[in-house]
Amino acid sequence: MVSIKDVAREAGVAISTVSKVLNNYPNVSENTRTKVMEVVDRLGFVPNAVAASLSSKKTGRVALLIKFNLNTEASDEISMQYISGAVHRAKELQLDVITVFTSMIEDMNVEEVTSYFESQGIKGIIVYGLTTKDKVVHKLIKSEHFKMVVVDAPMTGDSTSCISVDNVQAQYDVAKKTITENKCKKVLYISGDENGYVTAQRLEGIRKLCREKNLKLTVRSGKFSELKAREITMKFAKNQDCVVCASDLMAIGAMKALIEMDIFRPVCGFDGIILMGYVGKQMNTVKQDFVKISEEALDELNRLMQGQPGREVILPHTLVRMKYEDIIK
Amino acid sequence: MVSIKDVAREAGVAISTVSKVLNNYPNVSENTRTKVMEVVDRLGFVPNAVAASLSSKKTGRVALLIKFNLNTEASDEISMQYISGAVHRAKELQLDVITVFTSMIEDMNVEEVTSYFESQGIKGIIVYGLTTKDKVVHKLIKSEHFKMVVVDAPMTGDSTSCISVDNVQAQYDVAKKTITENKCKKVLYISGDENGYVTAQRLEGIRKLCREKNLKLTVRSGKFSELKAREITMKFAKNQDCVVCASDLMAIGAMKALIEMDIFRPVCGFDGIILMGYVGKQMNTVKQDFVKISEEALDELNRLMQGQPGREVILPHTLVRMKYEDIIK
DNA sequence: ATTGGCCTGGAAAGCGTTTTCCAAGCATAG
DNA sequence: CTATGCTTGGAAAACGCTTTCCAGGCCAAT
Repeated sequence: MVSIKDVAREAGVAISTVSKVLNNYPNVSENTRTKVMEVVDRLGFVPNAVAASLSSKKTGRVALLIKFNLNTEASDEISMQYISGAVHRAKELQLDVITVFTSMIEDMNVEEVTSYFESQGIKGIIVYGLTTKDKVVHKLIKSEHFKMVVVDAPMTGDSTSCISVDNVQAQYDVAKKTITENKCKKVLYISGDENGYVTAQRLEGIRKLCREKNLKLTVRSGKFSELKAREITMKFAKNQDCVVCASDLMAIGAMKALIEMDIFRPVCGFDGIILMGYVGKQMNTVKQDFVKISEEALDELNRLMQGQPGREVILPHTLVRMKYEDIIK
Repeated sequence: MVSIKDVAREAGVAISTVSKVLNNYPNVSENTRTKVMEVVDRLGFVPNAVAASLSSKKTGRVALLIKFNLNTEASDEISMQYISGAVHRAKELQLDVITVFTSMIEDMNVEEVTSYFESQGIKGIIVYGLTTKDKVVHKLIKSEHFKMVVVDAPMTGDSTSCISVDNVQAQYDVAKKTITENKCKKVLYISGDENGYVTAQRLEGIRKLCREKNLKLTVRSGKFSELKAREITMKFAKNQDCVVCASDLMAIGAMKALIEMDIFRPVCGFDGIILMGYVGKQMNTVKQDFVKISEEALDELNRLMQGQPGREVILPHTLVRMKYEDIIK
């Protein structure tokens, strides 16, 4: 393996000079620069990132901490989009990402987790799908030991930013559209898991709407579970005018229940997952661009790692009516 | 940050001794070992993996090279399962994985790709979804520069293993079941993309079956596209007894076409994706355990990195009839 | 002619490990 | 009591880079 030493010898300059050329330091003449670069190309030199980061104490490594459970119905579509966005942006920012599932660290204590990330040279972490029950991750955020970006949970600090759509407004918007289109008076709202941070926000959105429009609101917790939403719908939908769900997956559960009961009620969801296009019916939903969110999260992490302070980032959402034909192009 | 030097000083031993304790070298007495470990715990020492790998020239880093295109209908479910399996096993094997999408390297040349991986200290690569058109990746495999495991493509070499289910047999099995159950005589087979390695194998499976059972076989290329499969079904299914598809996604397309045409033909798929449970109909398919496949791929890569020679690994498949109720538990 | 300042490039000290090689200590055998 | 071999622990080089500091050369200003 050709090292910086070889380049220096071949070019007749000092090691430090080569390093300066490679890192675009100003104090090196155009002459030496081209001379060195010529040798670099000729020898096919590729810098050893491991050595560089040991020496400079800087690494371009960030971790993706993902809530992921293969058995949790079909929701992993969202995780995949998160990963995709992060990986792509990481390449552009010259960072490299490692993927870690929350389940893998949940039985460690903070010290162990910190050591684990630290020994790997990880400087920044993006957290997806945080719930109030993830104690270790909360401690990790509190410790301010790493630069962190939390997706979909309101956490900020010196070295912590958060990023999400405006969940209150989005829930308000999509429900309003559905309710207006169908002239509903009585709303069944199937909310998310009480440990999820977005649950309260979306609930606030629907509450606000019902207050304003003077609608009767019934709330039941579907825990982001398709099956639970199905049960709730079976039980309560008959006396309601529509079913507003805090996630698409629950909307699918609700819809299946309605079909089974053979009654019609408008349903609306939240997320805009592709799966919606496969269930045979169309409905209003909030389209979140998970790829974009993840890209922005990486940008934000990058900002943090440059020393900028933490802040809150709100991304736009759109309302869509998801149809099979739209999705398969 | 506490280093090995601090531990050595505190324990009153040499740096090398600490290192030996940490790496379980034999030539250190039980006495010193416990003494050192006590200090390690007390100081909360965590070894710097970057320094270790610079020194030892070993890294525990492997890359996942994934064919992934967000716009390609809903097929990313499989990628997510691959990633999940790899990440989990990597943790157990004390490796760390970085995820790379094929699209990110396809416009580089081999040298650039090699440099890219090399500079990152990557020693092993797992390739998912290789097609004959991925020239760069082929060159990468040929170069034998990295230890590689190729999923679903028959490539072996000194430092290359491959892993997959027995595609010929699996296609044979699932089609046989469907055809027997429905007493079919004329089979429409919608095959995969001609650039995919599994396409030929699955085709061989259906050919073998039709030869043996003396069935009339019509083959059309669906290119693993749901839409294409839909079109083909529209066009040819009327005169056939059943539709055998080389993937679930195509089976879904075929099924939708049949519903639209309002005729019944048994359909069977291949892969066993969760999405199948959401389309409202059930059908026979080959269940591939993508998580398991990926875990095995990592084990195999680990073997390779220990110096074992490349080989071919065949994993078992199962036949299932996918139903909504089965999937959501 | 001397001084001062700027520009360029080199020497060398790390960064935190691993690993080789060697020395000291000790026990056993002759 | 010496020779031999084994066990244990330490010294030091090496891994490939970054970065600080310094020296020499040059030019302009005094």
